[in-house]
Amino acid sequence: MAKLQKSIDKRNALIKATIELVNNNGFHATPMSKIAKMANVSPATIYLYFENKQDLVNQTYIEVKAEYTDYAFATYKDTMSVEDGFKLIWHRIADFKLKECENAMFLAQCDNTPMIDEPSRLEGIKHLQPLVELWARGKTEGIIKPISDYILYAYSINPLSFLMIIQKRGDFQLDKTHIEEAYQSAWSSIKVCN
Amino acid sequence: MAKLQKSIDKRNALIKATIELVNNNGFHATPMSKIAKMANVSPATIYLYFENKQDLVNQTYIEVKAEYTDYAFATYKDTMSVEDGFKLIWHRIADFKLKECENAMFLAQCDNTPMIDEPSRLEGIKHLQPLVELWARGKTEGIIKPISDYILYAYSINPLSFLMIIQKRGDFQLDKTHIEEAYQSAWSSIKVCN
Amino acid sequence: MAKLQKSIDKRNALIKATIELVNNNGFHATPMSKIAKMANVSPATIYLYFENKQDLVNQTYIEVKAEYTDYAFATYKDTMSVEDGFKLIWHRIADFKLKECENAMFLAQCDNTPMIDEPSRLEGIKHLQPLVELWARGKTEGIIKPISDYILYAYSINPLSFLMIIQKRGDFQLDKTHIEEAYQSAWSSIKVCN
Amino acid sequence: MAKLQKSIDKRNALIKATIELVNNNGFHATPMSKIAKMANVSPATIYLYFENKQDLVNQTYIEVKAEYTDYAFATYKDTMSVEDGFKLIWHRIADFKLKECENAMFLAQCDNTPMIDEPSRLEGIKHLQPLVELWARGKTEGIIKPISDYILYAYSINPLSFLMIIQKRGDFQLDKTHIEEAYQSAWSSIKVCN
DNA sequence: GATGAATGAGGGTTCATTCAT
DNA sequence: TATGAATGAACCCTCATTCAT
Repeated sequence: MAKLQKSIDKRNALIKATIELVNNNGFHATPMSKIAKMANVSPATIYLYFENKQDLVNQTYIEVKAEYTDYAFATYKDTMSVEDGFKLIWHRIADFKLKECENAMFLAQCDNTPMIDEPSRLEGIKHLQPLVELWARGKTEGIIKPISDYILYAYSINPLSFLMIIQKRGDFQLDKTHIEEAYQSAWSSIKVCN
Repeated sequence: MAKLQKSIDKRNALIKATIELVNNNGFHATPMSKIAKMANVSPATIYLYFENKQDLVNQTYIEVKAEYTDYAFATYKDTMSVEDGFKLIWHRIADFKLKECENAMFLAQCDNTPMIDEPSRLEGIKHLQPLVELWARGKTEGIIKPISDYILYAYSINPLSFLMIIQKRGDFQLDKTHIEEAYQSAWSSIKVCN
Repeated sequence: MAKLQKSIDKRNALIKATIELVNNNGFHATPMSKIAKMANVSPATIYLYFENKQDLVNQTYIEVKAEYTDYAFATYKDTMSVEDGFKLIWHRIADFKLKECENAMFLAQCDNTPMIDEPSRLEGIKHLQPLVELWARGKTEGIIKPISDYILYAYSINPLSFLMIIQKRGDFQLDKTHIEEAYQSAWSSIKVCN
Repeated sequence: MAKLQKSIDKRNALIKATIELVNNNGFHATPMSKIAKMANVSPATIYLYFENKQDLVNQTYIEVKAEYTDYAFATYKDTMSVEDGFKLIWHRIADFKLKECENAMFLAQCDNTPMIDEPSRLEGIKHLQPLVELWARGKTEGIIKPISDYILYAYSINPLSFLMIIQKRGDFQLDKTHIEEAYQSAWSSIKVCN
């Protein structure tokens, strides 16, 4: 029990170190030795938990992605109205991206570079299903524009990644009003105009 | 003269090779030797044109960014109406991102990773001035939402980067209709609702 | 008792695994962890039975060498005539080398590389005493050439190692006729010509 | 010219270092760094001349093997009688094995371990053709025993490897008389008895 | 200006061995 | 006795950069 816990702790420490270092330096500029040092283990120990560097990053990605989507949909129920549902999910996502900054940055970097291998990327995508279903419902009800999910995503969800990045970089600080403005823009871009 | 041209050719070949290789492999997985080989030059020759690898990428970034903004604003005139001006600029940007795919991908990768150093990034940003001025005019005229330029950018321009990436990745192919839908979303997200 | 047997079993399993793995990969390409796995033991357990990797291989060598010479001389009696005695021993050796292929290969690899340390090598050699004595008798009786035992060994016994290796490698398959031809060559090379 | 020569010198130094170190320590116990140091180059330089460690050893093997067979057959002419031809080749081989000790040891180690890859081994074998042809002629003329070349080789040529190894190890020193005795044994083992 | 050979520093990974349990 | 987790040292190899030509 104590032993198992220690193992889990080490694995978590490694994942945490990976996120922080990759965020600051990028995948290839992050040596295994530094990850090990930050996680307070020997470099060789990493290989007890992960097959190699690629596997370490893949697993980190999948884990963080799951955390992200779990958070996003935690309080959502498909009995909600389309607008209420979207509002809820959107705000949860915004919350995650702006508060769990490290994790969200990591996901953004993974999604924008050839860092993660294809299987892991696909693994990460399928978690967004509830949002896709909500949109489908919204299209049927004539509330959401009848256009590709990719475009809906690009305009309603993805901008949060950009805002997170510039906030992380220190260029811009989002307060509650900004969030509300952003939500209005997101909703405007996908809702059917009356 | 012929000599100067040969020099320029080499520099261009190096920049082109850098873009292609960094797009496909990322910054750190792109060795100078490969860049040299693809540009048909000796590795040592790179150092006649650039100080080091970081400088090569920085300069490439600045150059491509300039090309991008030049294209974006080439036909824009500040005598246009706000809506016409935005429509024009947006479509030029869309054009560039979806047709000059390699260049746009490179910019996206630079903007989403700690690959470019701060001074070069700032250098790249300032070219967007005309758009910022257009938005300022739009806000005065009550046509554009009175919110931060960062949010305006996040919702009206940045989504194109996302669409470009997934198109490059082969997940989605944008035709003219999609572009029009995207534009409607972009415009909806920043225009003042009547 | 049962406990002692279990210990012996483990030791034997380790020795067997060592032989097989070293045969196929060589000494340095055989990790202790693989030996442990093949013997169904923990890596740490090896160190209960052997001091270190070198000791494991040394002991394996000595053990297999003893098995080899035991087999070679099992039915030999020094009352036999020189020719009968040599014929018997030679065929026993041939038998061992061609049938107990794994063991013989292991010995050959040890004898041809700097894998075994000197003391163990000497330990292994002294078991050939009966053959040396037979030759001494043969020389006295004028049946065996009066030349160095090293040369006698090189021409009458060592060739079997070569034949074993190429058979193991699949280049050549020895049947009964080949064995007889080989024996004739061996005997011709050391007997005094009439 | 001077440059080319320097390249060749380096390559030769690397091959020489490889032979010496592999002889003394075996393939896997010979680090590239030591080879580099002995050849007075940086470890990285090795990779300008060889693809990797395996390639370095393969090429060394092929080169030494060629040297060996070149020497063996240098003065042989197929107009010689079978016995004269064999005597000549045998003595040339003996010469090489006992005087070019380092090279011969290296070949022996390569031939007795899974150190060289299959293609290189085959490359090395084909050089023995003249000896095979001599034996064919000898069989036709009824001078050489009508048995497999593998057995002829095992008894007439291979014993020299054994004698070389024990001489290298310091156990036994061969003088002219020993060589002559060895030759007699070799010839006795393959010639047809009258 | 242009090069290809050369390299030191460092990266990912493996492995013989140890130690707490 | 037996273990599996842990590790430091070392290995092979790569690469940004330099230098003699």
